Amino acid sequence: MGAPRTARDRARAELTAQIKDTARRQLATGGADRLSLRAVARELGMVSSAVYRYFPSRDDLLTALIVDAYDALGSAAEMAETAVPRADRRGRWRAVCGAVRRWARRNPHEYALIYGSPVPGYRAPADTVAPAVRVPLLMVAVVRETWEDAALARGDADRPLPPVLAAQVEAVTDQLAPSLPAPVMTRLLVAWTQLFGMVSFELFGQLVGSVDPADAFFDHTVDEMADFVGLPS
Amino acid sequence: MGAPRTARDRARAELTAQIKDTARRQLATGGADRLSLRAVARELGMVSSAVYRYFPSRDDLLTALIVDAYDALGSAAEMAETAVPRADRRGRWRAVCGAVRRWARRNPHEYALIYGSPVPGYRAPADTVAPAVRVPLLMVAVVRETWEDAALARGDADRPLPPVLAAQVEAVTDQLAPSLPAPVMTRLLVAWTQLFGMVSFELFGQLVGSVDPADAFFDHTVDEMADFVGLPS
DNA sequence: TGTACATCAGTGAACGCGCGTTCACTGATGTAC
DNA sequence: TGTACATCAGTGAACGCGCGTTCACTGATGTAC
Repeated sequence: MGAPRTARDRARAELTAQIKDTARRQLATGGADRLSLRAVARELGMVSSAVYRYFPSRDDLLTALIVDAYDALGSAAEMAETAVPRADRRGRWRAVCGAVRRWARRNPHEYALIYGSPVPGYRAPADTVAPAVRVPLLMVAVVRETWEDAALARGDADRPLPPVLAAQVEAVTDQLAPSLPAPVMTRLLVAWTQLFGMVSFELFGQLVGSVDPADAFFDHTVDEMADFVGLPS
Repeated sequence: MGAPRTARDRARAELTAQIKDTARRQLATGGADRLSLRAVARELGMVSSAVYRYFPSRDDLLTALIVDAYDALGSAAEMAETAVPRADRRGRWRAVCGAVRRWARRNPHEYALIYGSPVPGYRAPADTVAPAVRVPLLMVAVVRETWEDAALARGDADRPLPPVLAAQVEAVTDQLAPSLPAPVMTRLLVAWTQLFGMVSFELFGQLVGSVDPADAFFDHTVDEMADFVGLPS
């Protein structure tokens, strides 16, 4: 990136941002699949071919939006988590989960872009991995610290992991939290899928007719999951 | 419906099915959003306007596919569940969950159609509610029977439900399993979101780099959820 | 059993629309000397 | 500080494509008497 030096650089940075903003806004009316370079250009009052000076193709624009979405979600979760006293592990856990849901509800189309059905014909490049891992990293950190203090309920006692799963989980552990026992990381993976499963169900309308609005159900389940991973009350 | 009486009726029923089959196959290359009446007609060797004799609009075709998908998933789960001895509650639980995952993996685009991000601009009619509830009904049945036998671990002891949640859950209970205690039904709702959260994460590529292939993780978590809802081993 | 009429399936042309991407171009901005 | 050249942003026209839906029509199938 680097600070823009010339007027040209500044103009370019600003227009790039404006194109992404406009595209983001247009996601709301049609989803990723209907995102159109021409429509973006039109709204910005420029000719469609001019957008190609900023993004070589529609897919590159999509990739930029995806990376931005992961980063925005990650930042929101990090900010919420940072605001809670370090020692309040359950509070931090709640903060992360609540921030994910809040961000998703405020940005449903960006959420769908990253956690919904994949855009057909689009293949996400590797750049999305690092930003995508920010939320799980926060969940891991809370549990890891609790475990390091020997304050984790259930410890690592659990049903034995089948070898295949144990190997996979150990690979994840090596990446995210070396020395954390595999059973604990496994519980984290369960909680992780639970969290996003709930948020997706709410956003995609699957809870209509049962526990929608989902505030109470969500908060309750977040606490159940905190119990499940072993956070003390 | 009613049995087709005339040759015309039979031809109509068959072509309707063929149109849906073709459309289903085309979901695979583009997702719901790119499903095109013209492409379906082309593949069937008929003129695009002819399709309108069978489905008054693209959205009606989509609705038919959605209802069919819920029904196919429901049937798969019911068949798997029925094959397990009634007394083997955990076996039935595993069968339902496993069947959901298996069907989803075999029909990823139909799964995305019903559990992925909503198709923009499309609003599902009420006809989809009954078929959508078939899988949850199976999960409820297993747990309800176990509870009626007083064999449910954890009974209904649990963290107290906030009033809002209690009210919502009781409404669900009235519909699906009158007399089942609210805490039990709440745990079922958690397991339900967990199940589909996992399947969606696997199918939509979110598990790549961690527990993918997800067989071991899935089976393990299904058992954890069985514990969680209180099924005996 | 045969005829007259109504129903329906499928045709082919058309309307009006939007899309991604390429290309040769003009004119402004930046850089090297 | 001034000039010559290179870089870049944005234009406008065009290519080739596919889409959903409507409409007047022909010809086959079904129904009532």
